[in-house]
Amino acid sequence: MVLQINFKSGLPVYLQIVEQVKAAAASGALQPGEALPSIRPVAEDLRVNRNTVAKAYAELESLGVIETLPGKGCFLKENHSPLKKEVRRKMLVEEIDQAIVMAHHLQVPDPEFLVMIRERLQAFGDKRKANEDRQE
Amino acid sequence: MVLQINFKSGLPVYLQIVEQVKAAAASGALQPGEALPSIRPVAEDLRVNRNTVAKAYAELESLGVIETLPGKGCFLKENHSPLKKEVRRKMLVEEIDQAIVMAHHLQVPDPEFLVMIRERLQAFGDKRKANEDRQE
Amino acid sequence: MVLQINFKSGLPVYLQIVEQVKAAAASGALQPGEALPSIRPVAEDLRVNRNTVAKAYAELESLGVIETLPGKGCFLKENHSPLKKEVRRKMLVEEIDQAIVMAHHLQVPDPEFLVMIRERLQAFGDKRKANEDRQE
Amino acid sequence: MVLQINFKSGLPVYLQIVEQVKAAAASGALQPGEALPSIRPVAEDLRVNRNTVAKAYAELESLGVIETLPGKGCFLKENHSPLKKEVRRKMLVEEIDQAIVMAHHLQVPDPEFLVMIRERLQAFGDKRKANEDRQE
DNA sequence: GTGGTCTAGACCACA
DNA sequence: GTGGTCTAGACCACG
Repeated sequence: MVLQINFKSGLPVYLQIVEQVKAAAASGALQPGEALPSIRPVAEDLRVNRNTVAKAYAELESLGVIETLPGKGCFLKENHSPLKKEVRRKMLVEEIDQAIVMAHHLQVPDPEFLVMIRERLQAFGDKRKANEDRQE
Repeated sequence: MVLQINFKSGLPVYLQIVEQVKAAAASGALQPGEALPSIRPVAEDLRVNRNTVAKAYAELESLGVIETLPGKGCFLKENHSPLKKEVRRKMLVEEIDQAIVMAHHLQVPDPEFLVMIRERLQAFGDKRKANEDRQE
Repeated sequence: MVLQINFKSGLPVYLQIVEQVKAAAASGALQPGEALPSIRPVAEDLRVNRNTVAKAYAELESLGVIETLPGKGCFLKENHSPLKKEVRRKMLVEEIDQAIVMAHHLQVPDPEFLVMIRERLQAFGDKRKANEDRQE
Repeated sequence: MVLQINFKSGLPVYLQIVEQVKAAAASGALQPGEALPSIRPVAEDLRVNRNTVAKAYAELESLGVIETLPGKGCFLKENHSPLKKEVRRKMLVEEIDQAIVMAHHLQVPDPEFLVMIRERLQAFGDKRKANEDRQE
């Protein structure tokens, strides 16, 4: 579980942490029930205030992605993603639209755009597989 | 020059505008010397305050991408050359990866993801066509 | 009636014009019934947009300091200052307080402050007298 | 370090703050290395938004008058030397002249003007004394 | 109509 | 608690 912050991206640091934990959970890099690194080392690692990491974890808990057992630590929930299919679909559509707008601004034609997407899906699939092998 | 912003991404609106203008300039969709849409219409279109758009344009000016003549408008700088294909590709890959991560997090399988993308491309194509018809 | 604008003072240009006309009226440099210079030459002189001068004159008219006879020009009112004595006193107190605050910040002791004021009153009295002599 | 602003002067509030801090620094009333009052209390005191005070302090920093340490506070720069008496006198004369012009415009005769000034000096003296007593 | 500035409110990162 | 940033609304100067 390696986190990395881009201080120049404009996205609030605590949200960058939230997004990365969600992504790690989605990609299988973080397994259900697995413990997240605790706040203090993460803060030191990222050169960030402990409050900021705490805020990210609190946000993740309120989203239902992790659960905090006081005195034990934070763990990825066994069965997260409590959102209805329609809502999830809408969230995804927004991300897709953003990529399409960028493709349009960069004048990438649709067929080439689709090829790029397949390439990236392939790359992610390989990475996920490698993670699973590592865990066995 | 169609701008689109995502209010839930957490990325400041003015930076989203900056990125999209840079992308349009990078691809040549916006030609050197060409006028950007003026601040008020853009603000109205995006349902955002005029100052937010003004801040984006000010940032673009300080980056040397555009030039602003008070009382006249904002124009893409003459010496601004479109970026190489490789750089543009990299910009797009970042957006694509973001969508893929979201899809995985939401447990949308790859084939369904691809279908959604085709649907959105179709929707954008229709919208663009409608705009063109309106202009005739 | 010589106007002068300080573009760096931060005070809006139209208000600077208003203040100077009021001061000229107060000092006797501008006599009741006398014509103000018309908008166009003033604007050229000050390197300022005609709208800005027009706005200043409109403000002066609404304050009751001048009156505009369309097609003739603008004239200092015969009997302006329609404000009640209490209100006028309050306006003056604010200006006085500002000078006192500055004196305090500059650590000028009260007696020296009073001496400076008498000197300036003397200087203004001389100037006013000179203007009256000029008019005879 | 008592600040006082005039909401009707038309001069931007943040510039009024800048001027008063510069005056205090010029006279030595504010010592090099000394902390300025922090943003929130000043804003509350002046009944002004925090951002307005923050903007004044930012301007003072860019002028090299103060130095700001985020999370710590704002401090008068060490190498800041008080101005010569002549310069300070000139700053004060400008304020005095403004009050005199206002008095003439309001047709307040010089003797009454001087009486008013003595009254205000008295009022400020009393206020200052009250503050000192409160601090003991 | 154009862009620019001042003030305000809410949120962020840090100590 | 500290200062900093993003968005908003109203006003200013100019054409």
